[in-house]
Amino acid sequence: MFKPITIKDIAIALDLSPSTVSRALSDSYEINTETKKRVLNYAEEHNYKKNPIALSLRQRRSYSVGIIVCEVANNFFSQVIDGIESIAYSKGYHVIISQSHDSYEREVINIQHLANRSVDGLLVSMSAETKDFTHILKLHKQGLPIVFFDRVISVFDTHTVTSNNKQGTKNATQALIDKGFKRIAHLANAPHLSITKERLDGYKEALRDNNMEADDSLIRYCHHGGRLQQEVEDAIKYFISLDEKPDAIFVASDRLSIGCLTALKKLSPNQIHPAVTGFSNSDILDLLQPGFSCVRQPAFEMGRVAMNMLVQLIESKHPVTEFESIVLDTELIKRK
Amino acid sequence: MFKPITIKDIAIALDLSPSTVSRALSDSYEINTETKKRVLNYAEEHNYKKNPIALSLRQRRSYSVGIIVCEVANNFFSQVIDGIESIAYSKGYHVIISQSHDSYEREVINIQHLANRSVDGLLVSMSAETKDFTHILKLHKQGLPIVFFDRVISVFDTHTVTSNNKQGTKNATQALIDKGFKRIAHLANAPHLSITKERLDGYKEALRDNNMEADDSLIRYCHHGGRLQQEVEDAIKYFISLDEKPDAIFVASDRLSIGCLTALKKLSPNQIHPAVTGFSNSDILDLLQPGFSCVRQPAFEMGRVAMNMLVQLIESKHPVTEFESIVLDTELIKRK
DNA sequence: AAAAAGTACGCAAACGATGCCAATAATATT
DNA sequence: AATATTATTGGCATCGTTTGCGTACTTTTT
Repeated sequence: MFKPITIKDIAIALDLSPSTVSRALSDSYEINTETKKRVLNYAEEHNYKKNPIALSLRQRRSYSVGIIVCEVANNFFSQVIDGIESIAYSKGYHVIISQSHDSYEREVINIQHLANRSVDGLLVSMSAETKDFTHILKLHKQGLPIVFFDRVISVFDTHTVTSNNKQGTKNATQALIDKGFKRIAHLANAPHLSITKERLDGYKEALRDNNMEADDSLIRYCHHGGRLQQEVEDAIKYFISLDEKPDAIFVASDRLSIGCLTALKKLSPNQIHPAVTGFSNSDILDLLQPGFSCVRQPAFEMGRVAMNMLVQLIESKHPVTEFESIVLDTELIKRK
Repeated sequence: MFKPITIKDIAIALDLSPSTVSRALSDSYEINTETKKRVLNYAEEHNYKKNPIALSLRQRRSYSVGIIVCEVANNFFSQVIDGIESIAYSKGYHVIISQSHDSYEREVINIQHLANRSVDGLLVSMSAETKDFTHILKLHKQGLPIVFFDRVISVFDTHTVTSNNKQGTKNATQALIDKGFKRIAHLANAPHLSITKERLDGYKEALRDNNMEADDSLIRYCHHGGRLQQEVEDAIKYFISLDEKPDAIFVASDRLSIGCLTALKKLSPNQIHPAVTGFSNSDILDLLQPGFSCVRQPAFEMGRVAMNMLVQLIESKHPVTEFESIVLDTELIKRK
């Protein structure tokens, strides 16, 4: 039904061989200028486009890369994607976006799907639920270029881009301390994520620097990354139920920030809440009444860096053995 | 570098012909059970996967569909995408997401990109800036299956899914009238979008039903869909500057809702705002202090319906000439 | 005038998988 | 015993494109 014009069609129409047409289209020097013109004109007129699938098969390159993130409906990730796309388009790559919804199974399926030779490389941010990495390791061993961003793992060496999560959290926690808060809770993401550990480290270091002791009862994890609102609510409920309630909460991720504020509103609608600060790249939180200070990550830039790294891996003639880990600084946006 | 095992490799290893291996893998009845087992085992052991690119070339089917939306960082669209994916996966299709960012040029480029025989069909929601439809029309004429959702056009006949925009707006406007608001402004999207017209119709009909006259000075358009915060701000500024200021604003889209609230906060931070109601599928707006009532669209369902329609078009043996236009009901969520 | 070089093109083999058409051997039918 | 049928496999062309090699033909060089 949908049958676009091919090189052969042009060849027949112009009484040439397919090879000549192909070479004319790629502006080869061994084709007569006159012939080139005829081919180019005909191609133009009939809206000829190279079949990317045939090209992929021939060149064993698809000029497309896969992204896997937990979800696109998250400002941080959608900004990263925009950054990735900006580089991708300029370098002639296609971008295929895939969502894990923070589920291990979905991540495995999607990565497999992308991998079977239909992408030239992968940009990965791990799902919150993933504890086993063999599916990714296998692809890496097969030689598929992979770059990790944001939520990285270290089961093998490759390029990575992250925010300076530790410093960002440290600064934000310090800001809360400076404002006089004494009991600062930390609402964390799934415990095995890199970002969780780094952010927790920053939090603890800030406390230590101020001779405040880290109290484990003030730290709660969300094992599904806040995907289940119940787990966030449980954590908040727990904080509120404490004898020595926290007077501030640091929320360690974008999605959790929203979940946390929702839970607070639901659980203590008329009470005075603890102050809330956290990681977020969402503009909407600006709108919230209790001016929500936040740690902002350079998401767009992270996408650009990651994609540049991936292109370097893909287009490298020789196997790459030296890898870079770029860490980007965060920004503390103070409000109210 | 990254060289997966092929059917030929298996054939050589097992001293068979490629065709036999192919048939064994697809469980053909004419292959000996013993041979099948040998092939299947070898394939399993060596992690053989069919090369989808070769398959696409051969079958002239890619088993992937393209989505084009203005942006994924919008709850409505990300929910639609989730709906699309749910059907796509169950039917063995891949989904390629592409963003127009409400730009005409970007839409043209991305659609072209998707179309060149690398997708079997297209799910399209028009960009706000697009006034010329020849790029889509051309593809349709070439026989590429296309389904429109949400922001539809009628330059040619095909399946469409939309919300009942008129009724939804009418109900929401009626609710504002019932609350006693007298001057209800309407902040609209780009004027040539289908949703803009339909929503405006609902608004006007509600006014008419209540013997209130529609005042054109209470209607403002955002030609870039709110992508430029300035245009939203200008509209709000205009409303505020009126001698007879509106006491309520109906906002006709998700992105505009956020823009509108942001602008209101900026422009009259301490004043009492007009009441705001509008289309939105965002949970975050729950968190806003002035309880934000909204028209919610069945986004997930819309995605499911759209994808089912597309699959029907793709897999139909004969050219489809009878088309459906499904309209889904919206829900009015009242708050405060 | 013969050899060398240059110009412009065609042939055929890939890339990986499939499916039609034989081909062979083994078994069944009359 | 001759023929028909079945079971199992291989050969080849094909999808659309690229590319190494070969081949006419023309032009230049000595």
